[in-house]
Amino acid sequence: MGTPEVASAMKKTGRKRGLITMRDVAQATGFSPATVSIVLNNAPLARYIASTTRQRIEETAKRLGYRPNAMARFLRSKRSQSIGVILFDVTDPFCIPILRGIENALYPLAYLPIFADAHNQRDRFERYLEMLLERHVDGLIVVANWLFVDIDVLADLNKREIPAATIGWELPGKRVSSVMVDNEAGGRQALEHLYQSGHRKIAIIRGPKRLIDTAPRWRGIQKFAQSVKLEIDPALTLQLPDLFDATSSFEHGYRLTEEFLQTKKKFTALLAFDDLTALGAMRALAKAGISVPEQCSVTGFDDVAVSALAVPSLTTVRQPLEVMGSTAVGIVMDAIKAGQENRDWPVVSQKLHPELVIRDSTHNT
Amino acid sequence: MGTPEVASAMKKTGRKRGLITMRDVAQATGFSPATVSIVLNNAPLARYIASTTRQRIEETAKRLGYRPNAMARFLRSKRSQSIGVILFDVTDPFCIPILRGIENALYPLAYLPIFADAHNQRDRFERYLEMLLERHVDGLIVVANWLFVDIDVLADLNKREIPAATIGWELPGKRVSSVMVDNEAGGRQALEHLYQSGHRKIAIIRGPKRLIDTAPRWRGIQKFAQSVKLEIDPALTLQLPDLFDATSSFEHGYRLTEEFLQTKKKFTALLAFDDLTALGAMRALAKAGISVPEQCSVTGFDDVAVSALAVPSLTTVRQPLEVMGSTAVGIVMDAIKAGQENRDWPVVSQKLHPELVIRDSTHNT
DNA sequence: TTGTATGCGTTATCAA
DNA sequence: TTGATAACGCATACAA
Repeated sequence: MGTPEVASAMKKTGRKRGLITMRDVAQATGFSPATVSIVLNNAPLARYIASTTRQRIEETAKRLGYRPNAMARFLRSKRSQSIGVILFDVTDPFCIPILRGIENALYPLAYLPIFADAHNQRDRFERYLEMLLERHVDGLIVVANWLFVDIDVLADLNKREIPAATIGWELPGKRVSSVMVDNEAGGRQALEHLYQSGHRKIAIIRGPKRLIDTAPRWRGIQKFAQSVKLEIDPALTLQLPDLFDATSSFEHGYRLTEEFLQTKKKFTALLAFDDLTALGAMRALAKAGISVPEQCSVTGFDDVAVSALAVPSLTTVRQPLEVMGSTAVGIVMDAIKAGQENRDWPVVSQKLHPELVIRDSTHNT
Repeated sequence: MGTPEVASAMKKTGRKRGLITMRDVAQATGFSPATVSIVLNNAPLARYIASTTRQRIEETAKRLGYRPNAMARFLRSKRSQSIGVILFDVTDPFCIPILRGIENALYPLAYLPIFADAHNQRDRFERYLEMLLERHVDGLIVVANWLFVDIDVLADLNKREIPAATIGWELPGKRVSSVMVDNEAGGRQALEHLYQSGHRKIAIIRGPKRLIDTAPRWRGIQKFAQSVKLEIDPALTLQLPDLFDATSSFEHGYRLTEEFLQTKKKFTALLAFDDLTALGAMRALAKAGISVPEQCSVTGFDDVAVSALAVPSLTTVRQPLEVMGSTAVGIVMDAIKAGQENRDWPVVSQKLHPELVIRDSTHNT
């Protein structure tokens, strides 16, 4: 029934098939495009439109299969209803819950994320940033965890063009909003758990020097150790190297644990910088015939999805990754609203609390 | 130096800060917007532009910080340089390498993926589909693995509006392009590996009935069994239920393995429907004090990222997930080109070969 | 070699 | 209660 009319509507304007515009609806109903617009958007003026008119238009729009053209709308309104999301590496399990949190917070707002994955490469990050700016995304969320991106550009952006927020990383000087976990508290929680389980000889794998999380986690560890007069043996402390890709920490967790074992120093627990490091450590321990947790407890950090599936499941310090994603969305959306109302928006730095998740990889000594 | 000029350029047109348009560049150089457009896009006519002019324009554009407005360009050209990507669930590790593959293939084409996550919900899928259509994405890639989405809409779309491809799922009747792994070959490979390792008592966890992969994998298993006269004990065959979310197969792998153990039937190997099922099985075996692979070999399917990290690492049938993503991009891009040239585009069904990856969870008996 | 004019589909302002 | 018109920023056909 509808099809012939659609065809004729399209013929009249000579447009490519499948593209019904407001004008087509206007012609089909006999009203003007302006009226159609008002009705279909339920604009304020719609109050004054005769209800018969309204019905005619709505019904016709549906019958013709009219679909608003977001491009045109965006051009007019200067809002793209899109948020650019740049991840340092999708392949890193850390990113996934964050991405989910972002998407989930955007959904009810009818915003869509435009997805960019930097592959841990600086030039790729910059290229994507440029592409997103050309698309005039309304806001920007950057999930970063490594340093070699000089994200100073973001600070500028945030001040003069579009609202931005970073997750898992922050710019010195509070010039861009950020969402982070309280790393110091987390470091403390991990060590405290091991200590309270009776461990005194604890091997520690620290994070890579240049990673922003490394120092505060270590500080949390040291502070707790001091507070209970626990001695941290330097010979049982190693540091991950500064190389990055999604599984490098697994491999290095494995290697560093082998190093620990070679020293013949006794330890009854191992505190790893993050979950993948911990899993690597667990493999090395298994290979050496050391059972976890009976002979050695292991803790991680992040509570990445795999940690719950490992055998034994991993005790870890949970980052509220999904919440971090949605929090960033909240910050950016507030800023967008401010921008629309021509107000300045604040730089906000959220620090969320980590949570100790006790599973099967730790054990009383 | 540049800033005051920027300010004045903006003042003249009264536009909001940070938005330099072609007209601004035109005014600043004294040329017309058309010339500016031709130069900055390196359009065919750029050949005829005086090189001094060209330089002036390019230099000025840079100095003013001109950035093309993709919205406007898209509206004009009717191409959004975007691909809609709908995943059934980002949280499922299966999706991640596919997403990476899609993004990676799109990057050199200056296309950007618009990200949608259906959360395994049909209404969410439909809503996202509608949003993507309104944005006039040039193409659509749907990563689906479950049935409750009646993706017949896709067939229509593909024929009349935008090129589409599915990954990991296919519509009956070849009405939409799809990229799949050869499940039958994969099922065969898994069983063949166990058989050749000497296993004869093999427990099997089949996939959920409604999942499209289930039947062909099972067929591959049966055919191989017949070919070597291996008897498959029905008492050692269980099926995953039809409930879906990212970790349900892990849990059910665990439970079904416990069921196997309760029957007291002996088996020296377990062939699981997918990797998460296998990991669940491994946990159940560990809990029962059965060591993998010494007392029981285990195989998975997919080669999801965690499988390499598990202890012991999992032998599995690898789906070339990243390649599947890039293949889908290839199909869709070809169709887009065809559409632009007003040709019809074919429906293509790619079936990629799985690859057996032997790790530590299997062992000769 | 460059400029003018027009239109992509919407929406907002103003007029009727 | 509705319609005419202009403009968003860009790219093209055509004119000069």
